[in-house]
Amino acid sequence: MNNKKEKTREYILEKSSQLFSEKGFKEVTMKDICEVTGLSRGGLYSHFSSTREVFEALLERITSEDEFDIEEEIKKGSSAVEILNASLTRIRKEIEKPEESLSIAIYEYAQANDSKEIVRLNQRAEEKWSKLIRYGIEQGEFKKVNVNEMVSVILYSYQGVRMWSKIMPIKKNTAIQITNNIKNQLIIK
Amino acid sequence: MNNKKEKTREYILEKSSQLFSEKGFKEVTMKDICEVTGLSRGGLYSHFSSTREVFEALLERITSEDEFDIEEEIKKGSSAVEILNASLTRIRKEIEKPEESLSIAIYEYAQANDSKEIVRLNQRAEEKWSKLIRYGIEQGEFKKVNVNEMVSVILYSYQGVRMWSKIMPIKKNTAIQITNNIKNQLIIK
Amino acid sequence: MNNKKEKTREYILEKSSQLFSEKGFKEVTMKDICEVTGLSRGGLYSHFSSTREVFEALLERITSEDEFDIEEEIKKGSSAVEILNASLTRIRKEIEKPEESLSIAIYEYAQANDSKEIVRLNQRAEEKWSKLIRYGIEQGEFKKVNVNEMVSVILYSYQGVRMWSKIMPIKKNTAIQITNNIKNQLIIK
Amino acid sequence: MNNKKEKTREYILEKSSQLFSEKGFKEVTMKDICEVTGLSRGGLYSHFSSTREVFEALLERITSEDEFDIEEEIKKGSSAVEILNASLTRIRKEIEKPEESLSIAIYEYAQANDSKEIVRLNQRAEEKWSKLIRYGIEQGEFKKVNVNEMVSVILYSYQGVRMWSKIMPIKKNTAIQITNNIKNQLIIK
DNA sequence: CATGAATGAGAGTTCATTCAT
DNA sequence: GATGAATGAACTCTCATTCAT
Repeated sequence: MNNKKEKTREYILEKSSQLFSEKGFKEVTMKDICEVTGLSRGGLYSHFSSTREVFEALLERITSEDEFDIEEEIKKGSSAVEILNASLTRIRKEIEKPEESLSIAIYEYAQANDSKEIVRLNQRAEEKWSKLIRYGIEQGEFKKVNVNEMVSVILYSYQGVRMWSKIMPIKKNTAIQITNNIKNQLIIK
Repeated sequence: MNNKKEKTREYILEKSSQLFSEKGFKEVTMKDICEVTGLSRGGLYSHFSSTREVFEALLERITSEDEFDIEEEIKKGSSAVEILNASLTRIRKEIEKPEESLSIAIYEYAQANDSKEIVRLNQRAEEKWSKLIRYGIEQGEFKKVNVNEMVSVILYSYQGVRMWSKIMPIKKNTAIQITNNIKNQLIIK
Repeated sequence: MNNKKEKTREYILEKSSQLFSEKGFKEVTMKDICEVTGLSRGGLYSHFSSTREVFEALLERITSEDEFDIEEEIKKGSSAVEILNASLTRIRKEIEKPEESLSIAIYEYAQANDSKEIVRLNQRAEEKWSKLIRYGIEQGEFKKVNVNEMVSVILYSYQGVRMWSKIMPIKKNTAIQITNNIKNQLIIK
Repeated sequence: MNNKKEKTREYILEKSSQLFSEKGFKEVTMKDICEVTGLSRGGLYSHFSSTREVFEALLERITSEDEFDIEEEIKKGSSAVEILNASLTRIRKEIEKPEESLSIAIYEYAQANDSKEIVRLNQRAEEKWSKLIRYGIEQGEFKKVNVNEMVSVILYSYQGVRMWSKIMPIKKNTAIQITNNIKNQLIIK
């Protein structure tokens, strides 16, 4: 019945994801997780032995589910503009429901654990965006911008919005404004 | 005697600022502050009765010290480009020494306390930047950009870098790239 | 099938004997026994329902395996000196490999459970030694010592060495010295 | 008011000594010590942070209080027989009130912590007894026994009785018998 | 007033023991 | 029967907070 154990595990991740999303990483306790899952102390501990472990499992799930695959899209022959639009829309949507986002928790986790995982995630994102921009330039769809510069602006301006939107009522159109700015800097005409 | 009390207070803020900078807001305890200040439990409590209070005093000090005053500069007749350069340089310098920055702590504090102070700080920054950009446009120094859009990009891309640079070794020139991007979007020629 | 149950039982005793020998009685948990035997919780519990039960089964096995039977030897007509030598050698050998000895565990068990079994074991040993010494005196092989006194010295000096040798690197010849002392006190010439 | 802290410390040692004497080392918990002392969790922890620490402080106290000093007596010019009698009487008395003895606890502690302290204690005892016996031989009061052999018998037979008397109702005269045996082996006439 | 000993709430962790499968 | 997931009691340990000195 390995299945049962696996199911409980998934259930714990599900429920604690909500917790981490609300309270960040540092303020979640094993007791909290017991409460939201309805598990007993010992029950929870037989699956994970610290909030850190739970969170790492969660991180793994997130990064493996991965997301929109820019490289895949390039292979499929989608145009750079299409891919750009799709990518920016995905980010914007995510920002628009901050209650589901783990960004604070990821941030706190990273600070408390100097995690390499986070660095890796960031590098991967950088690479993807670089590829897309180069692809757009090659295709004649994008202006001949400084690629690294553009990637930095994209990544960090979204990070900034994403993070602050969780703790401040950010005007709805802020994300749209940033999206527009990026598009204007990139797309020809 | 009031003087002595005031001095101790300042001393506590000084020392705990380092702590908050290292560990963020949530992980600092009153005990920690006792230890770094060398004060007794009772001694510390006679000045502040929670880490929150200490942190709020710190916030107040920071926001009152305030910084470079854009409005002041406009009145002085400085050119928009000069003010822009000075402002961007100040931000970049701050990002370059993340060990002194309270950004994580401010962030954690804000999340845990849904503070209005943070919202206010943000609004003030928005207003300042709006003013500067409008001033530049009026003076014919800046391109006729969409002001709100530009302000969003500026504020959040820097926030993004500022925060992640505390937990990740961010390439030194990332901040420069963002600075350049902003200048290119704004300054004519 | 009863056979299988019996075999598992033996296997559990075997494995947990090692554990008790290393860690004493009080520090061994049912979980430990599960681990060394590879049995599941429920599996183990269907044989024994506490470490105490396991240990008592172990004790029983030890005392029934019994050892060198002094009375038997007397009947066989062995000389008192021969029996003495054999008995002392057996004890000394046991002391020389403390890693196999359950003496600590027995001691801890006895203290925690005020067991009558231990008292009985001790009485039997006393009786055996009394018989042997009286036999030796009757045979004219042993000096006319005070029997009870001699038995006490024999039993407790060995107990002392046995126990401390488990926790201290006792000089190898300590056991030999005690053996010699006893022989000198007993054997004529 | 360092005095107050010191007093509480002493009080804790006092009370926990009783506990260790009853239950040995392994079964005493910090909670138990809280209960017998009437201290709160935090209160106790500000003095000692584990049962091990408490026990070590206790050990230190015991070994420094030290005991009857054989060397001192030799210097004073007491006869070897007098010193022997006094020493054996002290041990016998101690054995007669097992409820006050820490021997089980020391033993369990030593087994769980491979303590060097215990080894040292034992060495010191060995040295003292060796000195006394040599002194007695020099003075012509003691028979020319094998010193090391005699020391082993003395130390370990008493250890054996001391330990088992805590867990078994040992006949009152066992200790006397051993004492007599030792005297007979040593004292001339 | 300052000090630091003491309190007590609450988080972490481990196991004996049970019980649905 | 055997299995191992889950329960819950009992410990360990850490701090915010109080209060006698």
